Amino acid sequence: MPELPEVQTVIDTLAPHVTGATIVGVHVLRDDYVRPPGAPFSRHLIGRRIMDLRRRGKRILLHLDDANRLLIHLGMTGQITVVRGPTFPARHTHVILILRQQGGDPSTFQVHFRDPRRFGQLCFLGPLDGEQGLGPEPLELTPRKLAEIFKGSRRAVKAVLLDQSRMAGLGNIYADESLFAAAIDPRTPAAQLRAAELGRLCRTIKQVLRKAMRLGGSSVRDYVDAQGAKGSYQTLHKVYGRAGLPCYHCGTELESLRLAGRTTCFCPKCQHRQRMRTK
DNA sequence: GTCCATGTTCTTTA
DNA sequence: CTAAAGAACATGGA
Repeated sequence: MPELPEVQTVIDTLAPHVTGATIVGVHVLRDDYVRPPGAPFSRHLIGRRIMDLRRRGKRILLHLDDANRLLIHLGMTGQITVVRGPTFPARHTHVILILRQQGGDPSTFQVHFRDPRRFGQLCFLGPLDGEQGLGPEPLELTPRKLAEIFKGSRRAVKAVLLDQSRMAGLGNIYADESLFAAAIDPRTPAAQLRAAELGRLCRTIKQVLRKAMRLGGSSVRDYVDAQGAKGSYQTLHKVYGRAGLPCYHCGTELESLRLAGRTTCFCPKCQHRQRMRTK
């Protein structure tokens, strides 16, 4: 569920509630969903105050007042929701934080981490633990950076866009949508893209992500933000999930194929690969 | 029962 | 050696 726009939306809707709050309780309902597993995880968090929330790629980083951090991966189906009042946790809720805001309201509230498929994880990071191995942020892209990312790669451009070590934040939805908007065939070997195409792709990646963030992300299945609200960018998808339907631009039937293990939807006409330059 | 799913990582194959 | 493909993880929905 979470690509960059969804992760950023979760942060934006969560931050007003938890920033400045103190963690007064931690319920780990499933030991192997947290790192380190079980009780040691809770001990690290109890009593800490949440200072800041940040995003790096698809990851959420919760900065604590002791310079340690809590790293949150939402995996494929992770949800973080703010819950007030007595509420029985929904099925597949693995961790609950009990929080209290400083000052005013002395009552506690809860943050529930739910993840049916359990591809996500909550990981406590000490000061020496960095998140290395992530490529640059898509929103800070330049055509030059994109050329560097693609340099020497004969892999399909779509596969490179999904590779978090090359660029951190795009997933299957936004890779397909960005490539369509840039009129680039997803199978094109990355290093073969010409300057004009790099320029277009750089622009469409940022446009697509920004628009998706404005609309609160894509709720294709069960994605919701921290207040339980769905996003609406799915209504603007041009190709994702539309194989077999007519292209909005030219009417041609959209096709799907498998790239990097993921279903890839594209318009064979709008995204027709240019004839290779003769060398 | 079958296939597919917004992700990542490890293993196998070429 | 590198890169690409495949499998694995776990659950639910069509």
